[in-house]
Amino acid sequence: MNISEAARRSGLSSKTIRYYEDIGLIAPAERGDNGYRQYEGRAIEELKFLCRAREVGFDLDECRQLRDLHRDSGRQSKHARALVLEKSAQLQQRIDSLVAMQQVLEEMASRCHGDEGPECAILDDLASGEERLI
Amino acid sequence: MNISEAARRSGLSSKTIRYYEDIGLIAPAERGDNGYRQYEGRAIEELKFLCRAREVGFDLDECRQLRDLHRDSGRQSKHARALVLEKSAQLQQRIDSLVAMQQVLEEMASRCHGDEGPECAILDDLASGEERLI
DNA sequence: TCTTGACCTTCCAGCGACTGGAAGGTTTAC
DNA sequence: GTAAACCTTCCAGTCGCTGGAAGGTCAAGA
Repeated sequence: MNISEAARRSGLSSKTIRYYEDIGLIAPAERGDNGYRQYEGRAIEELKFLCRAREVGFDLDECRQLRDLHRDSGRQSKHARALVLEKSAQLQQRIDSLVAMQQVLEEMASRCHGDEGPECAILDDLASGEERLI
Repeated sequence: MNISEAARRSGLSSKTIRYYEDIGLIAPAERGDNGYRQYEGRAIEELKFLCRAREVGFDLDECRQLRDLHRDSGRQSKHARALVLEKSAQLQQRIDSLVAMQQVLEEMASRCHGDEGPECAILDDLASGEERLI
């Protein structure tokens, strides 16, 4: 199967698959007589694996570690678990930060008339020298 | 005051201040006889304004719009309010997505023994062809 | 057979928002 | 005198792709 079909089945784009090959995240694909990349079962599974790992927030270096664990029959599941828990904690931090930002925005919006006049609590807030909580 | 003191007072880094000048987000700073950038009251306030706008999630283009509104005495507060509400909605989307990712991770971790053995629900999950919710 | 369009290839540039570092000038303190 | 701590400009790198150019290949229809 050609790259665009592999893309469709894995959830990645053709560009992304070539990129992953470039950076060594996946093995160089087999090539047909015409030089086109060819994919089948095993390779598609690896692509799906990477797509899913990316979807839940792992960066490419972490994907590489997960891929290595996946390939290693002598692995220890605690290593995968540690990666997942660390990533979860990172996501929690990011979520907390975004929630705090959003609360500030909502509070600003609630105090702004939002009319045709120039008086604006939002711009005043941004311009004020008050210490912020975030 | 030199750039590092301006950085300290505004919350930005010296590098970032020079970068903002490069891209025209702030006016070129005055220069002393030695060629050093000089900052005082007005300029520091602009830097603080930008730092705060960045802190609550606005990108540089949006910061530019907010800065323009801030400078414009004939502005209409509804424009600032619209920017804030749109950004808040964007943050909400991002938060929802991160929360969904985190839930998947937590669920994976809860089913993984996390021991010295190779059997691992996390790697199985990532490798499985099941459709995901996210 | 010709042509059209949809594939595929490689390679290079760009995104956003900085950050690091080199190479060199200036100031300050001892 | 000299060392440390500033400052300057400029260029390259980060991350994870994505867009686009320039060109080769393939399948279907007139």
